Amino acid sequence: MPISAEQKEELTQRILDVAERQIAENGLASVSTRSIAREAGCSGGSIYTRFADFDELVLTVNARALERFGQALDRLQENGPGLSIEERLCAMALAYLDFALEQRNSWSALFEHRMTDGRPLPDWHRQDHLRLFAYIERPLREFDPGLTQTQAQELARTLYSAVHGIVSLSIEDRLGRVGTETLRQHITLVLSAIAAGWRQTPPSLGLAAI
Amino acid sequence: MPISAEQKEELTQRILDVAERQIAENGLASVSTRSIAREAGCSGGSIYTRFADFDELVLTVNARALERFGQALDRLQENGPGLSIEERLCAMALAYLDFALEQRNSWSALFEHRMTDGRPLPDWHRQDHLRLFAYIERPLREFDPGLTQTQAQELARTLYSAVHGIVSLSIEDRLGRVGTETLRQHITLVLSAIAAGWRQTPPSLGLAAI
DNA sequence: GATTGATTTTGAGCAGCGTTCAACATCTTT
DNA sequence: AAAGATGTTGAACGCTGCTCAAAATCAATC
Repeated sequence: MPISAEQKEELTQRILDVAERQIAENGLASVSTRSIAREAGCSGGSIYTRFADFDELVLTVNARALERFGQALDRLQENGPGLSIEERLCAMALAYLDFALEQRNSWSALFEHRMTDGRPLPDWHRQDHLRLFAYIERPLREFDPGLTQTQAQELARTLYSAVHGIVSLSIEDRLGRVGTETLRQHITLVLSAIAAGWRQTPPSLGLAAI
Repeated sequence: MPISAEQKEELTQRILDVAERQIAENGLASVSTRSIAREAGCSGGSIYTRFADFDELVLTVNARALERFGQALDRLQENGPGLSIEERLCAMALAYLDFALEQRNSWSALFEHRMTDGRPLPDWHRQDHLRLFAYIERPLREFDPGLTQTQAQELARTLYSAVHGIVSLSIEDRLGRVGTETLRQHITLVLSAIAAGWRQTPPSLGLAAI
């Protein structure tokens, strides 16, 4: 009977839930294998029967956060048709800001986490992240049909990176906090400017010119 | 006689030099008080007669990196007069990319480092960082004289953040590396678009409109 | 129900970390 | 030379991720 398999899975989920809660509550830095084991009611060693190492555990929790944000983007998609391309891009960027603000610690963990030694991030996690770029890619190709698929992918990533920079440097508080309202204004200000500039000279032309 | 004072300072500098070299060579994560003490030829405890804690040591090394980048911006300033505002902004952004690429580990340490517990960054280090924004603020106020000083400061920070996002997400390799040439193109593409968009609607107007 | 065999869980222990502080060494002054 | 002040040390503390022999639990057979 597969009962034991379900019970195995049950502990796996409990570990993940505890880790997720601790990250959300007190930040990634406060989480340890011991704090998780204590709260999940298992031994420290048990964690390693479910996850290869601490990195894998954290990345799995981070994947959950990415999925949650993906759902937020899906919800946005429903109101999409009524909006201009520029408005859609702004809406996504502001949704990113909201997500980061509302789930500060979970979101921080996404970028705060570093693999032990200098191991590269596993590909499956990179994919979890990259998958979200498709949401940006679509309006971008509508905006400039002259873009090749590679160009659209790369540009989507660049746009995301720019917004991410604005959001993250503010939230991680390295340079002093910026008011939320100012942040919203600047994000729309920058994206609107980019859209206006690219309406003049589409990026596909700009890239060809360089 | 102040000889002993000089000798004290000598060890302080040796510790900083060793830490700086180790960060540059193998990354912040590989550096420990023990590895520094070993190479600097002093005991682990001695470090704490020079620095309050490990954070202060790292931040002092990071301050050196910021100063080096400041010097790079100063060198840029010399060629400034011949360039348009847009070109000056692009030049600074590309200098930022170059600095990050050439001094990858030192630059990464600037953002990789987190204070122990959740202590806030000391103000002196925040200032070290913010000081560099003046370089962006100046062309920005020339571009749009309608900006108040606060608006110019905040916009400078936002522009920096956007460029930083593009550079950092690429270099920290969370989402797969992007070719250096593509990176350069996209940075100029984004900054040019912003400049073009803002020539149409100056940010001071845009901010008033929201 | 007892016995054997396979499987899972445990927690002491290892090597590493930042940090402290009593003990020791070294210079200064008397 | 003695006493005092100052600087340096390294063992030790509590923390970390992680391992693995031993204990506990489950499964199947007699």
